[in-house]
Amino acid sequence: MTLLNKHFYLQDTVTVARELLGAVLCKKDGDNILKSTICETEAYTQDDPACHAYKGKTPRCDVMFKEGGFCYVYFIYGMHYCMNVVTEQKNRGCAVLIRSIEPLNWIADTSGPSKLCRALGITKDFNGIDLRSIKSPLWIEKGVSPAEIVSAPRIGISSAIDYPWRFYIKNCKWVSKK
DNA sequence: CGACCGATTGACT
DNA sequence: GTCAATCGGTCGG
Repeated sequence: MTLLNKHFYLQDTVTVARELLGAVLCKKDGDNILKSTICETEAYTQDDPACHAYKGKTPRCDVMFKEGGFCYVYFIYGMHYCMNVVTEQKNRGCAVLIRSIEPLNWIADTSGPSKLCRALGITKDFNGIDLRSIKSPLWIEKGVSPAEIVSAPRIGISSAIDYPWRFYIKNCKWVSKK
């Protein structure tokens, strides 16, 4: 196994969003490790009106201004969590939302950003942890690059100009339906 | 199928 | 006070 390193996360946000497809999200679960392939992502950059960091640093999005490779978790709609991977250099304020994963050695419905957080037990306690370290409760390992990647408009955005910054593995059953 | 709607709470103006 | 990077349920064709 190979951890995705600092160099990987410091790349351009859209590149990281695309290249995270196929990578393996690992979650410590007692003596076990739950492994899942990342199959759908969305990019958010600071100059994007749909990005939480668009208007600058706030208590909620503070973690987005860390160096690439940290975990940004936010609470939404009064009951859901969503998990992001911070990208680029420190203070850039950008991240990649993980929208769906495919469980490899466990079973759950993980087709949706809040569903996967629920299934893995990811809460605000995971906000700010280092995804580049195997000492964390959550980290990401290198996986197999998918055969075909599709890019499409993001989901759930209404008040902003949209970009084709949602990426998913073609024909993956876990990708949230249009 | 698609459209619509309520849940439920913290962050921000 | 308004709204949100969602989800699961209900209702109509």
